[in-house]
Formats: sequence, structure tokens, C-alpha cells
Amino acid sequence: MDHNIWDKHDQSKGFRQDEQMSAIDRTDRRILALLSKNARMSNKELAGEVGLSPSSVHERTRRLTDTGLLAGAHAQVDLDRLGLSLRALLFVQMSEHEKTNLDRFIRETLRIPEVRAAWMISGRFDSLVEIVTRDTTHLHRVVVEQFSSREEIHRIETSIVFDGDRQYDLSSTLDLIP
Amino acid sequence: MDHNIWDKHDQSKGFRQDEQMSAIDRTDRRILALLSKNARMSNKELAGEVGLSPSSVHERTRRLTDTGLLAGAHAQVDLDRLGLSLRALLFVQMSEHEKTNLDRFIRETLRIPEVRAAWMISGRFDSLVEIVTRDTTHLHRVVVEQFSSREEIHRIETSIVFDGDRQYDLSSTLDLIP
DNA sequence: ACTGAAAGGGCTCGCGC
DNA sequence: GCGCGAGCCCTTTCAGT
Repeated sequence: MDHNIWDKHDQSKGFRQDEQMSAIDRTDRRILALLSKNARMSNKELAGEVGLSPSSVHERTRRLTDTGLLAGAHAQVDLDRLGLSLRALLFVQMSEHEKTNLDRFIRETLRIPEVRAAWMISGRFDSLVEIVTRDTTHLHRVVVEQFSSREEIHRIETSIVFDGDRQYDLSSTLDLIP
Repeated sequence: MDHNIWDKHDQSKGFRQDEQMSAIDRTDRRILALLSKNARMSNKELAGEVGLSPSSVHERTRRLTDTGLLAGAHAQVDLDRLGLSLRALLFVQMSEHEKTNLDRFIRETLRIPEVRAAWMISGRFDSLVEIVTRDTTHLHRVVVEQFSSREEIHRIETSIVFDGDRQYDLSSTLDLIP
């Protein structure tokens, strides 16, 4: 098997609202920030960066993983160069009586191969869905077959993503925590 | 320093439209899919999964990294439990004469600590920005100070994200490539 | 392109502080 | 909670097919 501590993490999502929030010091924050930039950084290099011994850092990442603050690590794949170069957003309005089933809608939507993200939101629209497709033909087929045809959907507005990106580096974001 | 091949990748984004797209076989797809689920999977375990020797898989990940298809790996941090539990989307309309500067707007926006993603899009809005904040006070301050006050912004609609998630696992998505 | 073996080094864990 | 050290095992390379 694998000796990587990241895999030993208990995936149970169950934690109560009133559960005490895990305490995090500056070093833990540094570790999370460094791994958000490069999740394949070795434990030894991580230790060098934060100024502790490898064994101390190892213990810290184990704790961060066990408490669920480190929830995983994911490769960033260039879908653009693989032929999935048309990115789009679907702004979805649900039928009025279906709004109680949004949970199920989100879960089912996330299983569609083209879907990269699906959110339930407030405001003018009820849901936002991010998808990747090969071209306009493919985009049209997905929208019609997987969305427009659904009973629970009232209306969809489709937006093409021209540019922009995600911020993977959490260094500055983590400085916002209390 | 570090011996991880993922770090040796030349980060240059320059590739021409007419450049030939890298050829990918089923094994490469499996590797990308596995690493999208768990980027910390060891090379040995990866080899076991795809049925090749560690050295072969090592050479393949090196090639995928060098060609830029494997663009990095990032830790997934539970910002919710760290006190950044209010997620929001900002639907932005730019002032008419500022639409040529969207590039700059996106780049600058991505430097704001609260911003997780910023896109330039078609349709009713010109830009979509995803942010994380501690609470409604914090959200309000960010919207007013970093966005509403900007000359180049005409109008903003703010949506709260109630639920939903990103799909990190690219297994099914990668089956869409030609 | 894949394999296997050998060298080198990181990971892991028990122990003392 | 931290650091050290020893053994284990993984990573990495390269010659051979």
C-alpha cells in the first residue's frame, strides 16, 4: 500500500455546528499555504521552509489531515490542451415547486462528466453550474440534453468563459482567518 | 532541494493556437484521472493501478509534466472550518468604456485575498468573481471597498453560496477528449 | 516504450527532551 | 510539541530489450 499520511484521513463529513474549531498557529498556516501552491512538495522541503524538523512537520500534517483541514490534494490538468477548450457557466432558475429538491439537483448535476462545479445560490438564479466542452456543438448538446430537458428547470442562461482563472495559492487567503 | 519531477516543469504558458495537441493514450488518461483524485498518490501505487512498472509510470508523469498537461497539484483546504464560511459570487457589469480593460481587472481581482476565482464571461454580466469571507460584515466590507468603489464597475449583484461543490475527480471528464 | 536492478535519499517511528 | 537517528522503502536513473 501507501505510506502517505494524507490517505489515512477519515472522510466522514459529520461535524456539528457547535463543534470547536481546530486551533491553528502560524506554522500550520504556512504549511497549508505551501501545500496549496504545491501539494507534491516533500515533507523535508516543507520542513526547511517552515524552519522545523521533518518529523515535527510530519506530525503537523498528520494532525491537519486527521482534523480534516487538509481535505485532499488534486492535480491541476490543462483541459484546454486536451481538447476541452470551451468553458461555460449555466445560470439556472428552478421551477418554483422544485426548489426544495435543489440538494438532489446539485448532487446529480455533479455526476455529469462535463460538470466541474455546481452551486446552490441566492438571488436571481437558484443554481450556478460550471462545465467544460470541446466546442459549441458539444456545449449545445449538453445544455439541451442534460439541462433544458429537465422538468425541474424553469430557465437557463448560458455564458461563455473567455478568460480568467482560479487562485490556487491560499497564502493571502489564510491570513484572513481570525 | 527537491527531487519531485513535478517541480521541474517549465511554466511558460506560450503555445501557439496551431501547435499540435499532445497525443494521450488510455494509460496517460488513467494517470491524470488518478492524480486528479489524489495528487499525493505515490509513483509506486500509481504504477500498480495502471499495470506498469514504476519506472514506466515515472517517465509518463515526467512527460505529462514537461508538456504542461500536468500543470501542478494543490492541497484542498477546508476553509469552512477555518472560519471562512461565507462563500459568495459577485456578478459584475463593467462600465461600457472599460470593457477593453477586463484583462487587467481580472488580474488585479485575483490578487485580493478573499478572491478564489475571477472570470471574464459573455452575457448579461461581464465578470464573475468567487470570494470567501468570515461573515456578512466581512462580505459587505469586501464588496464595498474592493468592488463597488471601483470606477470601472457599473453594477454588482451579490449571491450567497448555500451549498454545492467542485468536482475534483476528472475520471469521467477525461473520457470526453477526442 | 517498457523492465529491472542498483544507488541514493526521503519517510517513518521510537525515544529523549 | 520538538528533534534525533536508524532502518525501511520509495524514488530515480540507466542499461538492456
